[in-house]
Amino acid sequence: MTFYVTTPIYYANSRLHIGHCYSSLLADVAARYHRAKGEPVHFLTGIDEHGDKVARKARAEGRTPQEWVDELARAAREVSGALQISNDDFIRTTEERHVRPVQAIFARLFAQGDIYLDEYAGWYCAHDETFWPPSRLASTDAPPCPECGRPLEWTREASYKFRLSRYAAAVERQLLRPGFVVPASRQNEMLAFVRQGLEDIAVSRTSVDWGIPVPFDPAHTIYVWIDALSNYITALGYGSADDARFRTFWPAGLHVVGKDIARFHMIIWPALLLALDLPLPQQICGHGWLNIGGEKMSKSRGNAVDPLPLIAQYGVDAVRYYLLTALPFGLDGNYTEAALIRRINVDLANDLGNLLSRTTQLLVKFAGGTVPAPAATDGVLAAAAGEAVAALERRLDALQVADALAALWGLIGRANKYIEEQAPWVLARDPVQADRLTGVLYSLAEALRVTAVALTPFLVETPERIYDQLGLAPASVRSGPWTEATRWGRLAPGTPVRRGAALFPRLAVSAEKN
RNA sequence: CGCGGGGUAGAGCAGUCUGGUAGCUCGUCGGGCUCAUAACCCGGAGGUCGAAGGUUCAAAUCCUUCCCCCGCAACCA
Repeated sequence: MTFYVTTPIYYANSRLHIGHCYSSLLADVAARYHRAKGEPVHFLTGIDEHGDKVARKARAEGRTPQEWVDELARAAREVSGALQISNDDFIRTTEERHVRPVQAIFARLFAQGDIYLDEYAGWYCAHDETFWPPSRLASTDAPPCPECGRPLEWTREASYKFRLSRYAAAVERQLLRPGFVVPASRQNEMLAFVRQGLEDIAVSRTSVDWGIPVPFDPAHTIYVWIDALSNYITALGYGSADDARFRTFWPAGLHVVGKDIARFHMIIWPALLLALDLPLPQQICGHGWLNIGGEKMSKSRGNAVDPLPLIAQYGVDAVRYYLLTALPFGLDGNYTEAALIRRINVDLANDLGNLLSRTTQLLVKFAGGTVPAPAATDGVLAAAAGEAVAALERRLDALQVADALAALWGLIGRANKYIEEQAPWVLARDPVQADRLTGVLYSLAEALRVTAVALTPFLVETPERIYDQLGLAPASVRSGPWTEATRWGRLAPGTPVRRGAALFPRLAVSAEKN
């Protein structure tokens, strides 16, 4: 059983903001989780470099399109690196390995009659070089451009079209498959859309140069649908001499996309795959947006939040944790720096960091600085850990990352309470309670070890730091797949504790950031 | 009557399918503890569950009507 997971290929007309990062993180958590379970995983991300907007943006920046996308690719990789996204590959749509198969796909669809030459007509702004859909226009009679206000012209352009209409029924059947589209609300949205009927879509442009030429008609450039969506298979070598990876990993286990591009992935992409006679992805997740002040985050609004300074200031795991918990499953969330700081202080510092701090100190004071052999345990934390891991798995299987983390924090909360209930400092005064004391201390250390293992899909530095303070070589706690590593009782007695710096120091809350 | 999502304590959410004392996190107030990162544990206050009507012994939950917010409405990744 292999697992292929993808992020969207981000559009190369601006740098990535934390909304893009959410998509990448969701995919990254899925990738790390499946790897931990011992499955062969392939994780793809990348950028979409073609299109008129990219070309115009490059011109505005005084660059050639290629120079511009080279820079954007570098920037995107920098963000992925800073977030420690564990992708195995990074595709750029200008790469030869993508261009050739896309042309082959286009030619094949044309040859089998799924693509035909027609024309595209609509209201066109010569200044912005953009067709505007009716929904964006104030009127249907000589409307002004929504962007620049200049009068629009009704324009016709020769265009190849894909027979999307032919696949409406087949796509609807796929959409009905439980789990194909999550969350369920998104599935309903897509079904409603398909049921009003599908029109054929334009898949080429003559007015755009920066893109892949139609192989048998170079006056046309292949438009975004076939170019961008195909990246998920071209990156695996589909249509090339070496398609071993494609045969191993397709169909994808999961495509992660934002709700803005959900329809393209949940309707057009399945139709294209059906036309190519290829199996469909197992699951497509259309998550919500990370808004800012209730508004969509975007470069053009000037409210986009750059992840790099945040990571530099707060650390990669704090940013990862915050973003992963910022969106309720399927809904939008709201970004504020105050909320980020609150999550760091409350969840990471007070709950988790402080639990480690007090546990290691208890071990130092009352167990000579080593994990004791558990003479007797009451099983309280063992049971809590088992439940927490089970709940976490259930929710992670459903991609509910925020809920999965909440389940794990249930264990952390239980452990903090357990210290209070057991009061080891009281037990330590009474020699008769010595066995009970060792049981309590062992339980706490082991609960933290299980927590660290369970955090590995989500956080990248924290698990190691917890192992380190518990005196564990990583191999000794991870010497097996997920199910082994999360099992209670693997912590070997006698390991020396190394009390270290606070995992997450509390941050001063500055008034202006409220 | 275009389609969909949402309106539950100061904030963010669960509960609605399968009616039965309104719950969680944060914040706030008070208490406890001293192992700990002024952290942790316990308790309190705070909600006529958007509005009105209906069904029922009983409605956040079912039915009807209405109001408000947010998306989508196809070539915006």
